[in-house]
Amino acid sequence: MSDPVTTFKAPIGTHDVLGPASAQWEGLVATFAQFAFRYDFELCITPMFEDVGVFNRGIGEHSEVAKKEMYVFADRSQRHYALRPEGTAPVVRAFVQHHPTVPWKAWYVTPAFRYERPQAGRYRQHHQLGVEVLGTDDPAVDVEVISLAQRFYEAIGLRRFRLLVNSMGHDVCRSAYVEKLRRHLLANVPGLCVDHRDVWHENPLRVLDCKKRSCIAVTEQGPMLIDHICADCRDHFDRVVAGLLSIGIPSTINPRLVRGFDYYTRTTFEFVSDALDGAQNAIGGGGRYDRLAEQLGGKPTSGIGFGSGIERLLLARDAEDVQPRDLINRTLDLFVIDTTDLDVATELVDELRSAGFATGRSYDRRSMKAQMKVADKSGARLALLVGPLEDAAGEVTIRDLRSADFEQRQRTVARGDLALEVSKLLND
RNA sequence: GUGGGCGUAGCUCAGUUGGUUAGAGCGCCAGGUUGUGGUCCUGGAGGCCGCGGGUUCGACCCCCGUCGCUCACCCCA
Repeated sequence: MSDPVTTFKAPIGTHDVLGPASAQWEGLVATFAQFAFRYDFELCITPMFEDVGVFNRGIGEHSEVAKKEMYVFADRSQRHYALRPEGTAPVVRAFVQHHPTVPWKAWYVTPAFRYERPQAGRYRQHHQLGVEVLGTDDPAVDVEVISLAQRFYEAIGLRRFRLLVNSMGHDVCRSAYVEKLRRHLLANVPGLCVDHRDVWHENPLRVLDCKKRSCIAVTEQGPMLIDHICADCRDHFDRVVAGLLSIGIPSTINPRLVRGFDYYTRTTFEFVSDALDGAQNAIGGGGRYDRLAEQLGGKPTSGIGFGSGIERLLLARDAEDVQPRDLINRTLDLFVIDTTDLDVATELVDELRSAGFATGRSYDRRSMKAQMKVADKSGARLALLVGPLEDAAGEVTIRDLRSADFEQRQRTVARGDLALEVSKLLND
């Protein structure tokens, strides 16, 4: 017996995607790319890892993700890098580095890495589709970004989801509010949940997001950010909500909506699926980040974007029992069956594929019966049979695999007429 | 980081109070005469029973550890 060989598995919290699930992925990404194009966004590809400073911007970084969930490492030259935990900061870093003309509208598809315990809908490597717009604070662009998400979700078949919106104000009005909140919390520390009783002062806003009854009891007596933002921020927010309404997108104001990254200003939003359980029900979210470009060393530049988790979208679609209608056609046109000893199939499939047909074949010189079975399972519409007889006559037999009466639907054509005959049959 | 559940063929799972060659369904492969797919029939391949240690005459089964999966808290996509 041979010695045992070490086997490997995908790392904890990661997963491989093979067919048929990968076809769903292809469909989602292709649909998103199409929407991005429709909304006039360009693709932006940035590195999988960045200087840790891109995600952990000095003092005042309160994001849980940046604090304790990043994959950080030193390379061979002791440069400190982090695997990207999210999509926005790298795109903004690229904006600052290359200063494209504004408004700059970019979309991306990327893995994101977070070191946390995996569970349903949560992975150490998940994948996000998203967009960013830099260089304008026009509420119309907030509406555009949100509507892109909304229409995309609709296009992939989701129905049971809701849009939650809130405004974080800008630095001045938010800090004034945080002071008010701080005073309120200080006066009610004993009422907070065990988790927040000791750490509430590090980031008072997080307490608003706490789902514990005790914290909710305290905060609902206190001030809400949306009621304390300045007139400009309030006006901006109202125009976003009105803009959404004008194109038929309903939104619910959720004053407790506090997103996980500290760079948000003004508009923040989240799409939640009612088909998923509460813990991991966010299928997408984002907001405005009018100070981020500055924090990354650029000129003050407004920005807004959103990210959506591919895994979450697929879970939500599953949970909604959406018809598995194909977003992308994965059906073969033809399957070539070759029983000659000459490997005619190699020439045939090349000819057919060059002519634009999705064509499969079998290998290893299997029996005709075996090849027919494979052809059937492939889902191909037509089978092309070449045996010694056809080959000698310069012909090919075309058989319709989808026809119910499989005794009859078969005929032989000259090889020169093949492409023409095939396209005729496929267009029937 | 904390806690619960679970690890047996490619997949979904059985496995009797610990007892000798570990099973099923699906999938895969090959046949059911002379070149033809959906059903059916027959046969076959494929398992360090997650890994390591312990108890025992004997362990898939009991005990300990470990790794992994999964679910929840937390956090988020």
